[in-house]
Amino acid sequence: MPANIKDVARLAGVSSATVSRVLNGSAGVRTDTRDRVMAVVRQLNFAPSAVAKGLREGRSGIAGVCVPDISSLFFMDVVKGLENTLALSDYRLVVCDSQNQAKKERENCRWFLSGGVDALILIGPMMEQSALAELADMGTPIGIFGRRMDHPNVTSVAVENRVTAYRATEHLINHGHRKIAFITGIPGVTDGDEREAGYREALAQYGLPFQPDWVQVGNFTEEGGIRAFDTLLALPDRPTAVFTANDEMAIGVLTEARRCGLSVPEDIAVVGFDNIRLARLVAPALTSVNQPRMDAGFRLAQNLVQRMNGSADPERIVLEADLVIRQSCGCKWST
Amino acid sequence: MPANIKDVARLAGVSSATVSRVLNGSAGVRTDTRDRVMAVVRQLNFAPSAVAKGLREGRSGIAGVCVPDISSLFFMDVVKGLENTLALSDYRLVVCDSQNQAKKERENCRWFLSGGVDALILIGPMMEQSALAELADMGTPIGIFGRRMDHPNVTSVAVENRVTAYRATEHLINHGHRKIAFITGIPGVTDGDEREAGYREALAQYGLPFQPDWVQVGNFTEEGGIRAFDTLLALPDRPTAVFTANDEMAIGVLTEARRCGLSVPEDIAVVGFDNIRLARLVAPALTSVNQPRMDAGFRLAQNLVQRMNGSADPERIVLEADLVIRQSCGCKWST
DNA sequence: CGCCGACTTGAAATCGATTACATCAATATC
DNA sequence: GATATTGATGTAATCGATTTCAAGTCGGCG
Repeated sequence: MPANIKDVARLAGVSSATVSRVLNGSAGVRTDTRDRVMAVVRQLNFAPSAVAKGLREGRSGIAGVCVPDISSLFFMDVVKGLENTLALSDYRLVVCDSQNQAKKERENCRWFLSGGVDALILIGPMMEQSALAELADMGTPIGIFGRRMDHPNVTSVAVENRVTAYRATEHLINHGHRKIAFITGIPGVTDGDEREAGYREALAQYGLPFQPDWVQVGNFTEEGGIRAFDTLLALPDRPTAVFTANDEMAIGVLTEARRCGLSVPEDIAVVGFDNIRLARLVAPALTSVNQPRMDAGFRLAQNLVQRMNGSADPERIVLEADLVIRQSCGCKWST
Repeated sequence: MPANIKDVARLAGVSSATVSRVLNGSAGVRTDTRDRVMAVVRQLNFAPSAVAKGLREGRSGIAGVCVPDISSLFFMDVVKGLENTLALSDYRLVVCDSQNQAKKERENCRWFLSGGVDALILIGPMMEQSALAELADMGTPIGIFGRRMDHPNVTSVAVENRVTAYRATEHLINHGHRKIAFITGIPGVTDGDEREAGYREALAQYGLPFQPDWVQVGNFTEEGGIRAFDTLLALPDRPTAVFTANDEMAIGVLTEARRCGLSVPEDIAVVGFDNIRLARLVAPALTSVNQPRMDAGFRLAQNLVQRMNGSADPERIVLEADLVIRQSCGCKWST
């Protein structure tokens, strides 16, 4: 339906080659011809088809991003970091939502690759490692946030989950807690698994017995946190503190605790992971592990831009994370 | 870099036409040929170029969405609604972030259109009406959330801003407030303007004088809300209640009030607009106007799908919104 | 007057996939 | 045994833009 280059050529009485030259500012077009063509371009409100252009030039100027959930504040911060950096090199960022389904994620990624994106970025990928490797084999530069991957075509950025989770658990132990529960994400997603490992390690280090009942599966969502917390509450031997694999679930714990008449941190202490924007806004404000996600996006984008230039190789970047202390853990000196 | 159909054809010892037939499941290919081709397809991990396909078929199967801010919870709910509905008709949704810049929004939209999307959806558009009309003239079906527009190619969905804002203001008046401030969004964005109109109308109706100082410009962000509220606090005659054009700004008011040692709703009552997820999570929980945004996304997507089939015309949809009463307005019977 | 070079412009190939049409072989039919 | 029919496959045009190469026009200069 929209006008194409031939329409413009016909109306301006020139060939499509000339129109193309005018549009791309190539030299060697007479001024009056240029003016005549531009007049028609404006009249038709013509814009050259990015599809045809991409096909011809073999370069789209697009970086595709797959996110598991487009309404996740946490992931969107990473996207913002990517966006700002990629925009500097004139790449456009387009985002697809995988709705927390590994299948959709695979489809979106394949579609991006077949659509000729110049780079593909996966945020918190859910698909299996082998499926990921298959995508990486296709040759387009790939970036991953939130999972470490050893592949000659993948730049990955992840935080030091294990060590940081260890410290967060340690923090609760130092508050005198002996019965500390952990709410996991989706088993198999490395991020959550590593955090659980850090939690277990801290318990072991401090000689606290590991209680299988105190590890409940959430699914990184508020609802998952609520369900997992309900299970914990029903236990004969209730924990006095909960550490969750992400903030969404911690917020679930907070709201469910309020609903059950438990006060945080007096009856139950809560520590989250991610430090999303909500963490400082909820009541009580949530103590959480801060992931430098804007920075992560920046580092990832930077490396990808260089890879597209051919001026850098894939990297494996590991970032430090730190505990932001607020009210939910029971610290007196909280902000 | 990725394999193309000719590579497959060569390796399988057939023509590209046969490969295409195999890939699209067309009849009239011998079983052994089909198997041979499929073996090569799997071996090369081949996926047909969506670019070339789109160019040839004149249909991309994509709906493009432009959002002003990809980390806005409110807008993303609308996107979710769109996504679910469009997925049923096998359209893929791709999202571009305009980073609250009208210029980027225009660029993204033009790029989407030149990229051959089958439909373009603008969420809370910031660009001028004339620029919007220019896009609409290009022929691709357009959907808009959050602004009413009369154009033969635009389906728009918006809530009844004026009436609802009137009711929200009325609610504060019924609580005994006489000095009610309003924090606007970005002047020129119809949504915010209409809400302001409703606010003024309520004041007039109840015989309360309109105080220009009590209307402060925010920009739909938390920071904007904070700045506007600071200005209000510095006034010789301080308001006792604040109504904001969206929740983000209301949350700014809430945090700033806490920082200044003012308690909500005792010292200052607050009512927001949008009922984002944060509204029920902040302390005190925010009374806010609920926009049925999933439903909005659903209605918008539904009409667009029909328009793409050619089985419907553009519509102007107006939805009802209702006030969700929580704690920040000072109601005793709050949830 | 004729030739050369500079400057404009157009014709045609190209990118990767789809598809109408042509071709060819093998079988069926009289 | 010659021809019609069916089935399987290849050839080439097409989508819209870019770009190389060729061709055309014009002026200048001998």
